[in-house]
Order: sequence, then C-alpha cells, then structure tokens
Amino acid sequence: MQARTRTSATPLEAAMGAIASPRRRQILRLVWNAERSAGDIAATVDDVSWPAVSQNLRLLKNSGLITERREGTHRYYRADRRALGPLEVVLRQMWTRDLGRLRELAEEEARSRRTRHD
Amino acid sequence: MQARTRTSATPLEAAMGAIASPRRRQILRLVWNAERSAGDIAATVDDVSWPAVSQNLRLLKNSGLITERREGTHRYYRADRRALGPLEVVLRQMWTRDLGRLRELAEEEARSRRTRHD
DNA sequence: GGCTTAATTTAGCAACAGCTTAAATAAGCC
DNA sequence: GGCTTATTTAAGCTGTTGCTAAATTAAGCC
Repeated sequence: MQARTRTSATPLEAAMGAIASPRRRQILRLVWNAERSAGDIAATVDDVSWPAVSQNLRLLKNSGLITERREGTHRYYRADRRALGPLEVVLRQMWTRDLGRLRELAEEEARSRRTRHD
Repeated sequence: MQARTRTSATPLEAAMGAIASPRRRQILRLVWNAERSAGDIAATVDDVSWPAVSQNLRLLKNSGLITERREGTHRYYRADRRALGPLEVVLRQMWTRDLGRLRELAEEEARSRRTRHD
C-alpha cells in the first residue's frame, strides 16, 4: 500500500507548487545542468541551514522535479526537466530575466562609477 | 510615491504565486472568456464566503492577472491574459487535464454501471 | 568496535495564507 | 434623509510553510 502525498494532485500541480518558492527555484537552478551532492548544494545556498536545504530537496524529489542517486555516503541530485512540462519555459524566462536585471545593475553601476569616477 | 506590494517581485513571479492556489485558478477560469461581476463569481464559487472571493479577486488584480471595471454598484472582473506570459500554456494544460479526468471518471462510472447494472 | 563524514529526521517555533463573521463603504431608489 | 443591494474592509482563528537546533541514520575507515 502506498498513500499519496496528500489529496492526489496532478504532476503539473505538484510541480507548480514546488516552483512557487524562490528557494526551491534557486536549488533547482543549481542542479539544472549538472548533478550535485546535497552537501555541495547546501554549501552554495549558504544563507540557510543544511536541514532546510535537505527538506526542500525532498519536496522537489516528491514533486518529481529532481532525481536522487546514492553513492556511498553521498546523495547526488539533478533536475528532471521532463516533469516540468510547460513550466520549463516559465523557469527559463524567470532566470533569463534575473540575468538581464543583474546585467542592467552592473551596467548602471559601471556607468555611475565612470561619471562620478570615485 | 508608490510603494511596491512587497519585496518588488517581477510580474511573472507575482503571477506564479497567484496561480499556485487552486481557488484562484478556479476564479480565473470563471473570468477567462467573459467579464463577470463579483457577486456572480461569488455565487458560482459557492463553497466559500463572499469576502473570501473578494480577497482572492484583489490578489489576482494586484498580480495583474485580472482587470476591474466599476459600473454603478457593480464591479466587473475579467482575465488579462497578457500578464500571464508563458503561464497561460500551463493553465490551459491544467484545465484540459481536469476536463480529461472528469471525462475518464464519467466513462469509468458508466462502464461499471453497465457491467454491474445496479 | 569506535571515530569521522554525509545527510536526514525530529521537534518546535514564528510568520503567513486562506478562511470566517461582523462591520463598513458606496451607489441607486423611494 | 432612510432603505436596499453590491461589495469590500477589518479582526480574528486555524492550518500550513519554511526555518532552526538537536538528535539520528548510514557508510567508510582505522
């Protein structure tokens, strides 16, 4: 017997809920292109405790958004893009927008430094 | 002077959060194709109180997902699909899946009634 | 076995989301 | 003005979310 997480949500619904959290989007981006160990991830997301990261990893795994591979004492995670469906486009857009904003900020800063040259 | 809702979220982020709630998806679907009054909406979503609907309408409006038009004592709402960006595809998929599931259930029930004919 | 490292689970807490009921606003009508 | 209808705002309650610190599991090594 295998009980559902809660009131049986469709995969897309689960993915939606998981991705609504900025923290989990951050984590998902880290394992987007490469497999990473839990410790590696927790060390990168350094404004929060390891258990917090672990819990979010579990939620992402239960939503089907990441896969887990165990090897010795390590656990490696990686994004499973298939589970995202049409949400992949959404994520990409959010991320490229963030990048765009970072670039804008950098340019603005460079500009003001040049004019004020301090 | 005009303060942001909170910690200035990108429109897509706001839309994401708004749509993560099943209740708001339900409401959004009601005003998807046609303009509807608040009372009309609240009467349709009848498992919850009017103020609850009103609050969700406000959140949807603040996220830019619906527009409000006042006329006399009435307020009419309607979806603004432009604000959804790539999320429109997600919503459509969720809704057609719901429909698909309803159809499946109906078919299954019909089938079992036929075989067990009770 | 005992020690170390990797990661999770548990228990508890503060903040928040979504709801309820009751009170308030606002427009239209007599 | 007073009454009705449409809708929102306010206050409060409850369950959930995201976190922390402490305890636990599990693998590898001596």
